[in-house]
Amino acid sequence: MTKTDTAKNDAFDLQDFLPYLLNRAAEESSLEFQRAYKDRYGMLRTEWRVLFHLGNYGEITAKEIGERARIHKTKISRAVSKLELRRFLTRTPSERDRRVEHLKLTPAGKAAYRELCGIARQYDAKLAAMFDEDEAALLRKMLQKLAEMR
Amino acid sequence: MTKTDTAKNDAFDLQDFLPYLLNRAAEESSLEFQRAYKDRYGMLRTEWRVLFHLGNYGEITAKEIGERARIHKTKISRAVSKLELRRFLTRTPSERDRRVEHLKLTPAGKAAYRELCGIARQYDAKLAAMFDEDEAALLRKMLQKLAEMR
DNA sequence: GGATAATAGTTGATTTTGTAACTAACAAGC
DNA sequence: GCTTGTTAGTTACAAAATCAACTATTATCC
Repeated sequence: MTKTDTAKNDAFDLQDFLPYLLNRAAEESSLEFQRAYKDRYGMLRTEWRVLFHLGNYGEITAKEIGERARIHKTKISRAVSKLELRRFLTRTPSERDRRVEHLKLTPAGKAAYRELCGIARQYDAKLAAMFDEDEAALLRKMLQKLAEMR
Repeated sequence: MTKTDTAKNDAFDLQDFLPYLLNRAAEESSLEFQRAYKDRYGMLRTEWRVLFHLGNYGEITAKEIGERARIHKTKISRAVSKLELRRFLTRTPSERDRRVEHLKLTPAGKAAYRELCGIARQYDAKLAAMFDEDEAALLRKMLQKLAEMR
């Protein structure tokens, strides 16, 4: 379809707008992987993110997860509760500061993490294979930069 | 922070996982622009997407917007209703098929579109300036490919 | 050391999204 | 032409995200 007057005037193409492209690519690329944790474990995105952070970084607090992944504390709080219910993690109140809780994966949590890691690695490889190796590396670098800005 | 046993075993780094990176970059890069349409017009993301599609492609149906932007029809339906309430668009039932409605921006809708376009173009330039010109072009191409996969 | 501010995390109310069922109109096969 | 299936769009209900207010604890500073 050709563009109309309103568009020609300022030559703006939605299909080139970076935030739009990033959102579309993110949604699209999340879909397939989402099925893995949703169908298998009934997990939500925030939950696997918390799970992955714990698996990746070991014992850590809710606040630290929120800072790293830029997730709001209420979302984390609810995700942690659900993961605790499913016996995927345990909380230990900190000795030094009783407001803080240290979170840690249980063996079941680690098992889930490992399985999802495998699926994630495979899926990531599949996505990366859409590009040349050096292009994919550059893509990761640029996305990291965009994710870290502010 | 160093990685723990669970992570070392299978060398999976969350910070390199493409769907995670894409989501983080998308969220981060949307924030500033989101303020523009939220604060100025009280719009939600789906609403400006519909607005932009109408501004970009002219008269079009709800279904076509949904296909192009991969937005579910219920979301579109609600966004169209809100944009209509704000008098940013009008609906005209199709002559040939009375199930279909042709959507069109009003002058007010076009004005909002134009203003947001300006902001968008500026913001896009700012994002693109984080990279070399050819890198930014490659980024757009890769994102388009990821958005179109399936 | 006692008032004030700040921080970690939770809870509740409101808004937004997602899912499924629905209406109205058209299309196809017989 | 009438049953069966499909499509565009809406609506109702359930699930989830957002925002504000809250508790409990620690830090600050006079």
